[in-house]
Order: sequence, then structure tokens, then C-alpha cells
Amino acid sequence: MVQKTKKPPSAAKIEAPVAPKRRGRPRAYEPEVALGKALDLFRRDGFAATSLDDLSAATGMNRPSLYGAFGDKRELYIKSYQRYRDDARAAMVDIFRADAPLRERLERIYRIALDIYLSGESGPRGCFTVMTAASEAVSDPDIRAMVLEGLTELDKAFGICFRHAKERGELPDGADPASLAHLASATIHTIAIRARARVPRGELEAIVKGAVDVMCRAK
Amino acid sequence: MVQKTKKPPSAAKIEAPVAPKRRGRPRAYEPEVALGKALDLFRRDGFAATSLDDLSAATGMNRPSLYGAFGDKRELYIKSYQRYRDDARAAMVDIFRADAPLRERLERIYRIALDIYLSGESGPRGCFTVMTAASEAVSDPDIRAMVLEGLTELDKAFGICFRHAKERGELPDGADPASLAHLASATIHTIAIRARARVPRGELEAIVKGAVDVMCRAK
DNA sequence: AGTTTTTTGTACCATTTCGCATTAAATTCC
DNA sequence: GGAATTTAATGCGAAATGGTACAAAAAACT
Repeated sequence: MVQKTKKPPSAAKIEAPVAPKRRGRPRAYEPEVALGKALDLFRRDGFAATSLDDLSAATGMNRPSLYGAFGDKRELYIKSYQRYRDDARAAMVDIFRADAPLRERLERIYRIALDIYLSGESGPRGCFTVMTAASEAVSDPDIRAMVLEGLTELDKAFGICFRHAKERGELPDGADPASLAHLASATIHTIAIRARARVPRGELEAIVKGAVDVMCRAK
Repeated sequence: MVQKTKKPPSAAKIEAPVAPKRRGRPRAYEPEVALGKALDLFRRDGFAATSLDDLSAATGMNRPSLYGAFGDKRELYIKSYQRYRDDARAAMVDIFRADAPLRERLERIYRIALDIYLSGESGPRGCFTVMTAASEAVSDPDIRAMVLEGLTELDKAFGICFRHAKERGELPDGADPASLAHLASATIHTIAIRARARVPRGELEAIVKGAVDVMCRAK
């Protein structure tokens, strides 16, 4: 939703939006939105507590269609998680790349994070990674690898932020960008957990503000 | 295991260890250890993915006995969680009460936390609160209340630590104990999540060290 | 010994779960 | 119009799940 809007100037319209005239009966669902619904369910209830019937009802697809489109339950879970990470990354990457003062960048990142964790009709939905890490990462190596990847990716992004800020003189010389990055990630994690326990947004914002203060003044 | 060893000098032996001669058939299990086994299972697999058969096998109790002793699955889950919190609190309360320099207290707390999160035969077991918060806290009000209680309890304990340190002059005047306490909790949370993803102890210790450095020097 | 009380152990039930087999529907190509 | 192809819809089935009924077992009390 962020960069893909830029279409190649040549061959303007015959690209993705127009169906390429598939051969058989047309599907009654859109894979993208169906995956979004599945994602919401998995995020709310976790892997084990989400049944195929639930998924079928939420997506509007019956079970055989689910299988045909996404594979079995575990594959659907993994695809949902990938989708979640793609969305989250897309929402944050511009801020991480932007050339703004440290404090402003942090504040914008955390605002996005809060938006992600607190949105949803039936209560806050929290963070898929925390859910996943908590539930499946121990036993499932593939999921664990994704979780690890997500964790280090966030650490790295924050790390670049702080290193950049230090080079610009926004941080004292003694500041350690790596440690600050871990603290910034930790703040993401604590917010995700607290959001799950329905801590109201105001309190979460206060926690964020305090953390940002410490991280920006850090010697 | 910490304070209860001190027995009242009078009526020395006729207390708890000797059974009070119950009337019927004696039980074949010890509730304490059975609850410990159940706790381990729930902690590893979560509520939904842990079946009564699993619990029965792990505790050595058959299902009717489980019901008789602990109630249904949800009650057993809640009792397990209570037990977990009691254990964790017991392991930390002395350190929180102790009169030591800030840095030393923090290091000791995090060492205990790592011991808790990394122990276990089949991989690290992580933190029950993070598991629980992630899985059940949204839908179950009772569990959510327990999670919230645990979160604020930790915040408060750290808060007392930092306020104490500030009064002693271990922190600069500008330091905000509440914010630092939240950062200290956040460090606990990030460690719990990473331990779940099998990040090795050495890396977790490095993260802790960096966080402690920042928190102790915080202006 | 016999009664009472408490726990164990087996077996069962209704429901849910995942996955798939099979048939019906809707579309394109010839 | 008819064949081919892709999807939808129904429903089956084997296994697992949470929970319980019921009888046998093991202890204390009388």
C-alpha cells in the first residue's frame, strides 16, 4: 500500500487488475482479503484455538477451497504470519528510512506500532510475533526461524536509527547504539504484551514517552 | 522454599508432613508435584494445545482424579498460572527487598529471570505470563486480570528499586524512576520472547548487560 | 468383619477437529 | 453446442477432545 502504487509507465493497464482470463469456474473469493481474515483470526485466538470451521466462516471459503488456495492449517498460519510481517514492515519502512530527528522517528514508529496492536473490532489484537513466539516457536523450527528473523530485523532497523543519530550528534559519545536498539525493541515488545492485556492506549503512550525520553537522552 | 523452612519451635513434628489420617483410599499423587507437571505442559504448549490426555500422562493422574483435584481444564490452567507466579515471586522477592546497589540488584533479578525462562528439558520454556497474555488474556477476563496484576506488580517492584536508588544518589536528579521501571520490565519481556525463540543465553545476557548499563547511567 | 469414605481405573458419550472424496456449478476453448 | 477445466458445495470418516458415570480398590472407623 506504500510503494506498489508506482506503476511502470509502459504497458499501462494490462497488468494485474485485469484478470488474465482463467479457464475454469471463477473463484468466489479474493485470496488477499481471505488471507487478511484468516490473519485476524489467528492473531486473536492463536494457532491451536482457531479451527478450520472458524477460518471457513471468517473467510467465506469452505474448507476444500481453503486447502486449494493455501494448503493445510499450518501453511495457512505461516502465510498469515508472512502477510502480517509484510504489512508491518511496509508500514514502518518509510519511517525507518526517513531523514528526521531521532525523537521524531521513534515517536512515529511507536505510533504505528500502537495502531497495529490496538486496532480490531473485538478488542486489541496484539502482535502476531509475540503470539507466535509464545505459542509455536518452541516446537516448530520454521516458525521459530521467522520469529527470529523478525526480531533481528527490528533490532537492526533500530540500530541503524541510533547509529545515524549518534553520527549526527543527537546522542552523547558514550551511547551504545546496539543497546539502545535492543531497548527500543524491548519497548515494542512490552507494548505488545500490555496491549494484549487490554492496557488502554493512554497508558501505553505514557510508557512509550518515558522510554523515548530515556533513549534520547541516553548517555 | 525460602521462608517456610522456619518451623514454630513448639509442637515440632505433628504438623504438615505427617498426614492427618484421611479417611478413604489414599491418593497416588502429590498435588504439588502434579501441578508442577501441569504447569510445565501448559507453559510449553499453551492452553488450547494441551489436552487432558497430555496432562493425565504428565501428572500420572487419570482424568477423573485431575477433575477431583483441580477442577476442569481452565481451572487447572489458572491454578498452574498462580503457582508459576508464586514461584517467580518467591524467587525474586528477596532480591527486590535486599539493600544492595542498583546495578547489582538488577543483575541478580535478570539472572533469576533467565534461569526461569531457560530452564526445562525440551528447550527453553519462556515466561508463562507472556504465553498467557498472548493467548488467553484477550478473551478470558479472569486470566487477563491475573496478567495485568503480574505486569503492574513487576513495574512496582522495579519502581521501588529505582526510587530507592535515586534517593541514594545512584541516579542523576533528572532520572524518572517510573520510566526506568517500565524499561526494566520491558527488558524482562523482550528476554522472555527471545528465549522462546531459542536465542542462546549468551545473547540474552548481552542484551541484559546493555540495558542495565543504560538504566544505571540514565540521566 | 462390616460399614463408610475417598480415590482409582476403565469405559463411555457427545462434540469437535482435520482432512479429503465426490459431485455439482460456472467458465473458457474448440 | 460440446469438451475441458477450474472452482464451489456437500458431506463423509477417522481421530481426538473435554467431560462424566460407574464399579472396583484401599484406607479408617465401629
